Amino acid sequence: MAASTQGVRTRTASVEVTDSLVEAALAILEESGLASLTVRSVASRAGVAPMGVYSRFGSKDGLLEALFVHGFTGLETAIEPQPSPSPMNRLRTGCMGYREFAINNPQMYHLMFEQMMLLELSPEAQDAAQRTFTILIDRVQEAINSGDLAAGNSVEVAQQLWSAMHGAVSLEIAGVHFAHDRQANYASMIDALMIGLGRKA
Amino acid sequence: MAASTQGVRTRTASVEVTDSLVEAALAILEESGLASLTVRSVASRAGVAPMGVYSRFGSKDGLLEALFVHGFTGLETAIEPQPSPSPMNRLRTGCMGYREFAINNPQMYHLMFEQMMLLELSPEAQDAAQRTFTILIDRVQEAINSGDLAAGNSVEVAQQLWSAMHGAVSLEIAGVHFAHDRQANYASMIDALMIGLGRKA
DNA sequence: CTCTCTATAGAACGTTGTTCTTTACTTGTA
DNA sequence: TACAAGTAAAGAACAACGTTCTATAGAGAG
Repeated sequence: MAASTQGVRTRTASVEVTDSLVEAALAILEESGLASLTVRSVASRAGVAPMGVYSRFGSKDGLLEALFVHGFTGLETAIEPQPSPSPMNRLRTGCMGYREFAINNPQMYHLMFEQMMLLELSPEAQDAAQRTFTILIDRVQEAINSGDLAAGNSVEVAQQLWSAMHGAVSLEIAGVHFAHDRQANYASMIDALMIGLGRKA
Repeated sequence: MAASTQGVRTRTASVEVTDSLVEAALAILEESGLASLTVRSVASRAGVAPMGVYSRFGSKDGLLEALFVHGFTGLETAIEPQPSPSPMNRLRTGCMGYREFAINNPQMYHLMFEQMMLLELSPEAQDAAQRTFTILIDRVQEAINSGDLAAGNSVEVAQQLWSAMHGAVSLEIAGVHFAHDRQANYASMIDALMIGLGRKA
């Protein structure tokens, strides 16, 4: 900041620069939104020159990908509830956790799925997303094994559940919601879908 | 184009400029995606100066809002099937039409819901979106009246249906789909939700 | 202490959305 | 038909963006 007196360049540590850039980006994202997340603003907040972003992440997209991974790590823990005697209850709790994460981190949630849409992600980033989806598949498989859900392909059922959850929170974040109690309406949707999926063929 | 000889400015008609700007924007959106949709590229394709966009639409966002309305008009016709003896069949056909529109116009669909997320829309644009949602509500109410869906608030049920549809096509457009037959998996989700919503309380 | 090399700070470049200025065209009036 | 006045568009210009370039500050080896 005030360390640069006329023409005298100061040099920043180096070890924690990567982390501080990510932290600065997270703070700006939450406080001011994706539009304010510029290379200059992030670098400035982290106390380094814009070039630092390119040394560490290659490009702005590289930085966004780091945020993407960070976000999916958070989502992963949000949908992974404590083990429960009832597989169905555990699955349902995970679904509610999904919504909570999205509502509590709307900017991050938006960024995560915007990245999925626009960028072709690195294998590392794809893994992070895949890992989250795998958890959902496992919970579905448990519910199928216990007989609470009808026998079927757990991947396809998980995809349907994810679709419903993603659509609901996306519309809610976008401000497109016409139900009085949004959380209750979300729960009703999940329940209805579970009931329909529980029907034996 | 070649009408401008050194320093001689030609002036474009005026009446059809607004329409030609929208058409140029739609063409660029479909051909090259949202990232290529710049004020300069649209104006250039329409054969006018960038200033034309600001005279007609006020800003780039104004132009995007015109595309938004255009998109929802298309979605509206896509989800409004022929009258059918069975309200349930009519509702289901509309849901399939929703996916078809999104899959056939992925860039437009993305733009529509991106606008909803980022901009505060004009009353006219809000009306266009509201009109589409109202159609869905009407179909749900018909199915409730016929007894195919359980008695309940048609707005809340429509919101749940819309959530599931939006999430499914959003993930599919984003390339996040793990089902073999995507259309069949979409239909299965709709059916499961319908079954769950059909259960009497 | 000196030399070399790496990594960074700050300037610079092309493109974006937007605004400004100049000018060509239209229009209302004799 | 001639002319004055107003309007709207063309093209240059501006701020901010992502990115790249360049010169240099600082660390480490001898």
